[in-house]
Amino acid sequence: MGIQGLLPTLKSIMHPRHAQEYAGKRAAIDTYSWLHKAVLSCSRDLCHGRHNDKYIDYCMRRVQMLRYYGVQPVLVFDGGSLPMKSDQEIKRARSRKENLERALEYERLGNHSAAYECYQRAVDITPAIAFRLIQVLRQENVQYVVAPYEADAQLVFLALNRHVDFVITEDSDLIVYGCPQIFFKMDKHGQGVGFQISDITANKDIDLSDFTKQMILEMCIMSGCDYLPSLPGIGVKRSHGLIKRFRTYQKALKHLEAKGVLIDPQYEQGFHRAILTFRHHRVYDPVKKEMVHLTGVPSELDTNLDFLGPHLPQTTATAIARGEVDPTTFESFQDFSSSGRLVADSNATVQNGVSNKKVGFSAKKNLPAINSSRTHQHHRSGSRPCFQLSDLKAALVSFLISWGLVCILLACNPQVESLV
DNA sequence: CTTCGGTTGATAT
DNA sequence: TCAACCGAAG
Ligand SMILES: [Mn+2]
Repeated sequence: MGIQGLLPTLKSIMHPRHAQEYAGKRAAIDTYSWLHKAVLSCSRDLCHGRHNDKYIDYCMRRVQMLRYYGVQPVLVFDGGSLPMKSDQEIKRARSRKENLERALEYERLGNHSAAYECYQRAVDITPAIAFRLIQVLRQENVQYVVAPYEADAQLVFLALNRHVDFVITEDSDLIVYGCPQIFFKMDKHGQGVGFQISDITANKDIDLSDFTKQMILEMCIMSGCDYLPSLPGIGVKRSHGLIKRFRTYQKALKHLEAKGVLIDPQYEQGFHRAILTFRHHRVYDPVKKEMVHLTGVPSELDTNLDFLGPHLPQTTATAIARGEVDPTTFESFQDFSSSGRLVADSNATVQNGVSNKKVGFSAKKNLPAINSSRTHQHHRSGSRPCFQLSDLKAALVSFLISWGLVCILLACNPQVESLV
């Protein structure tokens, strides 16, 4: 869900950026934001429990693109789900089931395009699907880490602790978690939109110049987030106005009550829990090799933190982070790879600096549809296939040919003129 | 003006 | 899955 309406109000400080501009930097990737798009090309197979490499190729093309531009990617995966989001998860599971039934029905009727649209809304990205990608990441020496819970918090932990320089995502929640630098909506060419928290004082639409991190957090929660629905009629604009005027959510709520707004007695506690869930989410520390909080819990805080999900012992947390066990069941993944390099490469998680084999940013010619991800070519470190130029040439040639044809047709047959 | 709910697109051919 | 977009309603 993210924070509805947050990104449009921050438009003035969102700047077009290219992956090139992040050369020499390390990026943490919100991998599920890739996977949700990647599975669109093979939804039918995945819905029927069949494996299909297309979603892996999608992700690996992006990894190679980033490496080509000198960006070192660290892929971060979602782990277990939080009790606070279980309502939403149940709704989504039901919606997926409905879409699967509709897909099967359309297919019976022979309407394949309608069926495919339903399949796309029916795919569930399971830990097994993620694990297939992880196996390829190991083979290609790409760093990765599986978060104990939400990837969002893990991404921000890596950024705050300088394991990475910025985060690549589609999700406005990263701002709420306090991520200092974000690259939104990066496409396959490396084009996207950059965000820096340090620019926040210059924002136009809503004035955030005197807002602390805490005030931004409270503004976002008040406008409605994954962990707490908003009071009816309160969105980003009104929550901004309230926090700007009263500085804290407690005072803002008192004001609303004084004005006669009815507020569920549970709402304030829910608000406090939402704050703690953002600030102290459980994450994996790749240096300490154990589960920690996103930011330290103050010693004076006496709230029970069970709603963050259980704290896991070090060995479990590490096995999850390395993608050795399913983060939802704690059961071992089976090794599907033919080369059986799982154990040998299992240290290729983010905590270990690994020797980076250079994988050229090879364009389509190296990734035909029939090509399995496991056959990705390794290039000599100096070899950098020129993706942009060859693509540009091809586009230019086809452009000239088509317009050449149009001109010839126009010259020979004046009737065509009316069609153009 | 602001919020809310529903729809669509993303991939790739 | 997310966000963008659009139109309805307060
Ligand atoms: Mn999120």
